[in-house]
Amino acid sequence: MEKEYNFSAIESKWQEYWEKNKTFKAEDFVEGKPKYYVLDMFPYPSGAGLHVGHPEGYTATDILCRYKRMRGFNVLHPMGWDAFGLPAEQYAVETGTHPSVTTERNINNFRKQIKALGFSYDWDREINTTDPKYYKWTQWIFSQLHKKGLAYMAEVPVNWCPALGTVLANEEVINGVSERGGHPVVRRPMRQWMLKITEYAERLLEDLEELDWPEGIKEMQRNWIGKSTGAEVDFVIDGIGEKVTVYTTRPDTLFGATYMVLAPEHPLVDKITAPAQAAQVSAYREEASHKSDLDRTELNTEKTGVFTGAYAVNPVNNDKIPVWIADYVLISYGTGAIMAVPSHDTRDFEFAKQFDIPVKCIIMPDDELAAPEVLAGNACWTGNGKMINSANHDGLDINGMEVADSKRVTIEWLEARGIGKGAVKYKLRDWLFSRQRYWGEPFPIIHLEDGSIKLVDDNDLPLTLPELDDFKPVASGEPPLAKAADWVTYTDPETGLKGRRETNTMPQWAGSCWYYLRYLDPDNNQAAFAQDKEKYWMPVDLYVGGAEHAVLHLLYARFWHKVLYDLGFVSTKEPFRRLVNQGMILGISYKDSRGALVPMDLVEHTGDGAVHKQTGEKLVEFPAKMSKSLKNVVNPDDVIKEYGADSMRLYEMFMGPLEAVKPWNTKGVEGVYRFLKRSFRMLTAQQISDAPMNEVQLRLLHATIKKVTEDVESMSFNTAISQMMIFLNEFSGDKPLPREAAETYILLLAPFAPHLCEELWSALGHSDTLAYEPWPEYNEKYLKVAEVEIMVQVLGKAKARIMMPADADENVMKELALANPDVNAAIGGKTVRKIICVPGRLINIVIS
RNA sequence: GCCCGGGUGGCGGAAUGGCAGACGCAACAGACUUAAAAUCUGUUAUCCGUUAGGGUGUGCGGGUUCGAGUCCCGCCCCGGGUACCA
Repeated sequence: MEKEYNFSAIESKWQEYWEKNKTFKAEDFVEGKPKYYVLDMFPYPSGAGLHVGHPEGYTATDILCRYKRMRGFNVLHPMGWDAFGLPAEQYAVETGTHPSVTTERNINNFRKQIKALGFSYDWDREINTTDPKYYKWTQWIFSQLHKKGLAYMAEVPVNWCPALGTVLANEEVINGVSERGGHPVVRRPMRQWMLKITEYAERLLEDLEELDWPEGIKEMQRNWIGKSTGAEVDFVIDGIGEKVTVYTTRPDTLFGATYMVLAPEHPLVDKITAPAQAAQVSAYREEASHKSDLDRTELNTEKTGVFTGAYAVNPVNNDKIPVWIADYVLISYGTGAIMAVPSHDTRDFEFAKQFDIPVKCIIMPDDELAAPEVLAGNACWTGNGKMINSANHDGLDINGMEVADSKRVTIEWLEARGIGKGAVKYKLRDWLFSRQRYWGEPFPIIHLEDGSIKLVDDNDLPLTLPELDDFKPVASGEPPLAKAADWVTYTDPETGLKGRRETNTMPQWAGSCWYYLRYLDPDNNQAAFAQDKEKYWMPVDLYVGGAEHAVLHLLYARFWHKVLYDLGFVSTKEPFRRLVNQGMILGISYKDSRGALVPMDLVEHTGDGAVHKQTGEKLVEFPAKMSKSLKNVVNPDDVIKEYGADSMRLYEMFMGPLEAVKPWNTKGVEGVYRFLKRSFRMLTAQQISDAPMNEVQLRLLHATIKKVTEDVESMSFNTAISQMMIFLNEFSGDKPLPREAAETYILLLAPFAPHLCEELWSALGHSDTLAYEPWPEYNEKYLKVAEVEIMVQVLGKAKARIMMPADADENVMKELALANPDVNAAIGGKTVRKIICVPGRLINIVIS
């Protein structure tokens, strides 16, 4: 008699229904409905398949999309594939399988896995960055950048990774090894494509203000852009007359400069080096040029450098200070030259101590304890204080000023005398945009024999990738595309000039920089996207993805978007209005008493905890990143098979706040599975009644609508689910279930567990999908109660709980409280000093 | 070092400055069952106490407040980012 919760049958039935009826197709330009564009970070379709981290963000956005549809929004929720990338290429190098074959296979697998979770995507808008119909427009955008002068070639010291046979962006190198694979990276000059992201530094920084993004992510972008304000000051080299410009953020400490440092690569080094020092200097420069980033990171404890024999004249006091070269000064930042103020800069202080250079204190520290040491030159002070040993006599009276003020005053003073000027610098560098790989977008670029560069005509795009059998880079470091001789050679039809096609390809970021725009118009063959569609849908209302994209992808995409804005192709300054980062899902892992990690297959669970299968040693459980080596990777397919997609979705939302890092626990899936099973039983086996609800039932129903609605809006899915559990616990049982409660409950649960709810909805006699049913509204009047329990505290300690009318005012509450025997006992005849009264909540009686 | 997060039962986690531990997991006890699974009911921060009841408790130390997990000051620990950026 009683039906089983057969989730597999229910889920495939409704997934087919949605697909067949195109239930979630997003229509452009719907009149009278607000639009809502929700973007998921599209995945790289790896061979390993979907990870439990993917459905976390996807479920969160899916709940919001389903909710917004019920709220009458025209929702756009698309999915696609970021499919260029290294793993497919490496697999190709090893096996000879063409990356397009691997990619297609992986995409099919990913699509199947994602569809099994029942997300309400508009699959008609699916995109794939490796599809020539897509990358045609990636190439077109590059052409636009090139025409605007934002793409250029430069011989730059790049991060060359011999193991990967390619250069990497600064962002892709972590502590001297590659982000992917962890291979060593060395510096090497190469001719490369660069994009002028630095031209947009200020706007990328400023426009962060208007974005509804997590403050931490904004801060990371600010730090990455790294704006600093200070001054450029000219020093003249004594006896040679050459001028060296230094950049400093502390022009107010100019009087404390006791030496100057040039980067080893600084162009003036040869000119100013004294003959006696030449050998030493040239040896040091040679040594520095061989240092990779890795070496420099490892050696950052000790400072090195050599004296050039030259002296510079400090323009503010005519002091002659020695000029050194040292690799702690970088040629790529500021002017490649600094004035060193050891008394008020910690790095300069270290260097001065190491080489016995004088330290001159010019700021008397505010901190009296620190002052004597700093005055004696034994310590460094970077805080506020009074200027001393400075140019008070020169009209510069900045005694007692805070650092910020004295900086401003000094800059004005320098400018008035023509010695220096205010300057702004950024850490952000131009974006190294080329890779020596096969599996990426070819540049629409031809190098002609006369040395000029020709863009492939827009009408000839896409410039498709040539077929290759061997995907290895050429030994010389030339990219694999150089092997496609026919493809590479070119003769200009107009001039007859011969040329070679660019053999570098674009980095993986290229395709992901603008994919949110292609979803708006995925089949357009005439343009990347129609402008009226862009105007209708943009900006993205909500973008959900992992925090690992905090700087790279999100900064690059914002940059391209701003370029497209300047060119008039998009109508918003920023692409992503609201951003939410999902927290990583960790696996369970075990370690033994020595702290060694134990893979899951060697762990045995016994009555009193986990033990090592072989040694029998007790193991400690702890959360750690899921990894192949720990064998603690959870496969979504297995979870779906055992508990169903609705349970998988619900569990990932119930684990905790979306942003939090949280460990996976399969037992927890069982908990939500039980909840869904009970929901199914309540709505199928329990008698549905048309009798009106009583006061208590109405209150719980409306409180649940209120809580779930508010929690979905704020993406607090875990507490929304807990409220629905409370509802279920109250309503399930033998008593008949009021129809209104049943239907409302189904609609509230539908965004979370859509398959089950569609099934229950149709079982209650509805013939249509519930996807567009109006979202339940709550009524405040049902939330009111006649009497509430008021806690009465005496000196902050709870002494009694008294039922009082909900609308009782302070006087009534006080009277009722003071009439209570327990309260009186607690007061014990002492004097009542004060009574704090919080209507509807508590009373606190202060006695003495 | 610097910049962000975070620290609450056995575990995941709840708490507009107002009864800390909602909801779930696990555990324990009971019902049903020949038995198990499934299901249902109950207990479950901790200490003292047979009970009634009382004490303690949100990383540590101070402070503000009638009242602090929540606000302020000073630390400790964990996670993430970043690093000679003048």
